[in-house]
Amino acid sequence: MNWTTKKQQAFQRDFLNWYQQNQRDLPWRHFHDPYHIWLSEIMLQQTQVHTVIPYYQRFLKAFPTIADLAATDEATLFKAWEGLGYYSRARNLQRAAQQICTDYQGVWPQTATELEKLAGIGPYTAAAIASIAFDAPEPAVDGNAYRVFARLLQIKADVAQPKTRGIFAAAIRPLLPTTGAGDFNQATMDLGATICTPKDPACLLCPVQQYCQAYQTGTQLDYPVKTKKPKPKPVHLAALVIGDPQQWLMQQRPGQGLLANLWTYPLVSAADLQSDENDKLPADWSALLTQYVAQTYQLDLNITPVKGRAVTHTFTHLKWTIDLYQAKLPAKTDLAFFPGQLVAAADYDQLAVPTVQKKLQQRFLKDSK
DNA sequence: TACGCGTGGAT
DNA sequence: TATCCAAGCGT
Repeated sequence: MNWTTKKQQAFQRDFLNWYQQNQRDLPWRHFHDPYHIWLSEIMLQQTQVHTVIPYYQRFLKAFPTIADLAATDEATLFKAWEGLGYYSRARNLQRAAQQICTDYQGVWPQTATELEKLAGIGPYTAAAIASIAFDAPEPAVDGNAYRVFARLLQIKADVAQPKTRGIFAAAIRPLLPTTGAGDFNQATMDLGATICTPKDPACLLCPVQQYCQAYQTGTQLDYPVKTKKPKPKPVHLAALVIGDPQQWLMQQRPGQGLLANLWTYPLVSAADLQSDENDKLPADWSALLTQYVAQTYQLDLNITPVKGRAVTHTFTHLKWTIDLYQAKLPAKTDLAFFPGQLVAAADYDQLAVPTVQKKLQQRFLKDSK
């Protein structure tokens, strides 16, 4: 940082004045206690404000206090998080609630270092809570901070690399006010979300334009420097809709990994159907699936394709293409070898299901008519 | 360190 | 349609 003290103070003043006049009215800004701040920060990880707001409202209604959250059962917890994604956040949220209630006797630690010991709280979230709820002078370095300060100071470090966080934290720290770092951090987020946007920044409206090195050189769009990630890997699956309109088979996914503990129709991958991945599967998997459920689940079913196009669903790292298949489930079928449950239509809404399951169900309802 | 981990909006 | 990206964390 080669700015003079005078320039730093002027920047701080202009930046914070802009925030006072232009800050967004967001639900969690009506509170200053750590529970509300923490909940919002966890939900906002890699998730847009617009998406979070209804979840935040519903979640607080279901769990008004951290003690309520610590004491709830996992099914209730996941139902409240259903559709928000990155489901380990929900599990870590409850784990941290239990840590606060038991290890800390309900009293929040106030330093970033201590906060980072809680489940699901990393360097960004620790700094955000410490500064917003406890007025600690910590820089909250998130995607907005990367973009805003990379442009402002022409920092060329690759923000995709973990070690870059420290470079930005060190650059921002001298700019923080002694008190009110929480406002400074939130000003950074608001500026990044509304003015200093990735694709088409509104530099002419920027309150700190005169300090921005990228603006002065017309290089806004060159920042932040970020190496791009690989494309999602394609995976081909079959979804088995087994049952009738009143009830059907559902499976809970394993406790670790993708969509952990959420419920879906039984999903069978190409890899499940054959040991040699070099063999090419037929377009119609019906015969293979019938054989598979006979061997694996001890179920004697007549599996047929559901007419209509496949469902596609893209995750950060995977692209699923899912063909739908269906079969009637004969009365009094022995389900001892099926690792799941026969779920009545009336109970279906009790299960926490991922968005891809909602797509599958919709497609089945439409195409099976 | 690199990768696994969801979803929906914007372009 | 394809791609990027949004208040990241855990391992």
